[in-house]
Amino acid sequence: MEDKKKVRSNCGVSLSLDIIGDKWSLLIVRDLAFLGKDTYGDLLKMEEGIATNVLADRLVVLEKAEIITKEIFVGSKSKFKYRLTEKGIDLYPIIMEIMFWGSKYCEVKPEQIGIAKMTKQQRDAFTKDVMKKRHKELTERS
Amino acid sequence: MEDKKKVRSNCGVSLSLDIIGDKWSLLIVRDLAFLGKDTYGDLLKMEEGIATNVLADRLVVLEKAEIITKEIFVGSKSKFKYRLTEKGIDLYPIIMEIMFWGSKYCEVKPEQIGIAKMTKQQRDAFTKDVMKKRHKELTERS
DNA sequence: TTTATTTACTTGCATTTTACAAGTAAATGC
DNA sequence: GCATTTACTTGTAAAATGCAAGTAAATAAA
Repeated sequence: MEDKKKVRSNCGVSLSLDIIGDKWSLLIVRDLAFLGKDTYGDLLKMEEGIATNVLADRLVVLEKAEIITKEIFVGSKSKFKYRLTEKGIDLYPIIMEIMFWGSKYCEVKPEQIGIAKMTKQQRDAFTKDVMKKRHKELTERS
Repeated sequence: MEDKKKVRSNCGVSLSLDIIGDKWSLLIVRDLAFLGKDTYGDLLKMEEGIATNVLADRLVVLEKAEIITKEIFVGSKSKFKYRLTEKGIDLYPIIMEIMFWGSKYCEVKPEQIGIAKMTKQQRDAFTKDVMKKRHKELTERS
């Protein structure tokens, strides 16, 4: 994995996709943001089955981009805890919109079908709530 | 380019990223959605410089996914017009959220800096407006 | 205290995707 | 009738991803 910080343009969409525009990054953020996962092992077990080297690689990229932080578990020397930064938590609205689009146009699992029927207000409220929770965790620990 | 319809899971985020989770698809949609582009040549000239074979490949994928349509220009046999479907127009809120995140955390070009300062209401209104315009075009032609 | 297991990776290699340069073929413009 | 436009295709190199196996330190179990 080389350090290649080449930027395609200065458009916000392009700059963002330079970082998160791949098939895995947002799934990692999804699992951290609302599936309660926070270790390498947890993330490795995500239902989509990410390859171990790809996960390792992505975690380094996301950490360098300051989307996640890596810290040692208290009382343990062999466990690390990955957590979203504020920048990472702010990716949540993107994920929510993607999830909404998916639930509208793709054959999603039963639990997610309902999302397509949510009103914009409901979705916004849900998004706000998740972000608030993660943000609270973030400020409480330091 | 092979037909590989393998799906990683039935999560809406994952299913969506199976289609649009790459560095180019959403930039193509961006250019179609609000830069007024509609031909292969136009898209090829996008500021990020997409490779010609990648563009050709992505257009096929997006057409198969029913995100865009391809039609012949009236009065011309050598020009094609690419346009967003409703499913494609519905990607706009995702792009808008990505643009917002980018304008907040990346070094975007001067014209986009202001986006980071927009209130949620303003962004929602803008998004709604762009979608309304595209949707109007879509219904007017048929 | 030795042994097994957990945790977080790395390494090597095959496959796929993307990048870059060049070429093609039909339609149009001059 | 010849150059140009338009929309690609082809070939090849480089990068990203997928898969299987291996490693090394820390912890738990016997």
